[in-house]
Amino acid sequence: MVSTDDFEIDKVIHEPARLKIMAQLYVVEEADFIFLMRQTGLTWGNLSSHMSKLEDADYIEVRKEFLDKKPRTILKLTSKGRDAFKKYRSALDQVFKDLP
Amino acid sequence: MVSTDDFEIDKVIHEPARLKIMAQLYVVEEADFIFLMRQTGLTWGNLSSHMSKLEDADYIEVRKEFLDKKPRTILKLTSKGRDAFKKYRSALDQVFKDLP
DNA sequence: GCAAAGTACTTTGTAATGCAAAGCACTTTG
DNA sequence: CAAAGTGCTTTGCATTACAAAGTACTTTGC
Repeated sequence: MVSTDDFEIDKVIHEPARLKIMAQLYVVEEADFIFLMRQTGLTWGNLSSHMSKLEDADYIEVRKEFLDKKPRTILKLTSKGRDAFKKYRSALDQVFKDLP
Repeated sequence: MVSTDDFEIDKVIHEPARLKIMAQLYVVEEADFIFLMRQTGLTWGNLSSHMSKLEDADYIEVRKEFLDKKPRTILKLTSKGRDAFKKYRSALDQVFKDLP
């Protein structure tokens, strides 16, 4: 049976910037803003807005704390985010599955 | 060594609609407009505009011929398109590579 | 035999991103 | 104590994706 809905690509994760963020968080469990900036190569503004999108989707949890009087923002995948990432991954696998 | 530029995601291919088109063409070599519409679930307009984008990028070749007096549009991957698809695929593999 | 319906698209408009630059609320340093 | 630095958030613009309308035919019904 052939259906076009076999692979539904999650647009929230699909954006390269957010994909990188999600992939990072998927391995390290928790990461701060600065670390993610370095890993993803994003600017302040970009990371901040993508962060908001991921937060709106409940894919990440954002915790703000002070370290030495400086603000520090820590990101963490939610279980929903973790599931969505897995699902996204297998959706992509579907696309590539039968290719030589 | 860690670099953020290890995986450059090709935006032309990255769009789900176009990814599906490219994946289809990657296996069947040639396909007509109607067939692709069914396979991808896209509307006339969507398929047409994505087709133009892929053509602008030289990723596909579009041939128009008449069959029983009806117009028929046939799409085919160029070698550039084929290479780009392979590259895109390995770029994505990079993202997922080290994940559990 | 001619109008209405169908086929095979292309073009146009609009609403939703993504990115960078500017702004904000601090703290630290000379 | 003013100027510079840190850690972000918000704003604005330029791109884009999708759908709806438009185009150029051919086929079918009356």
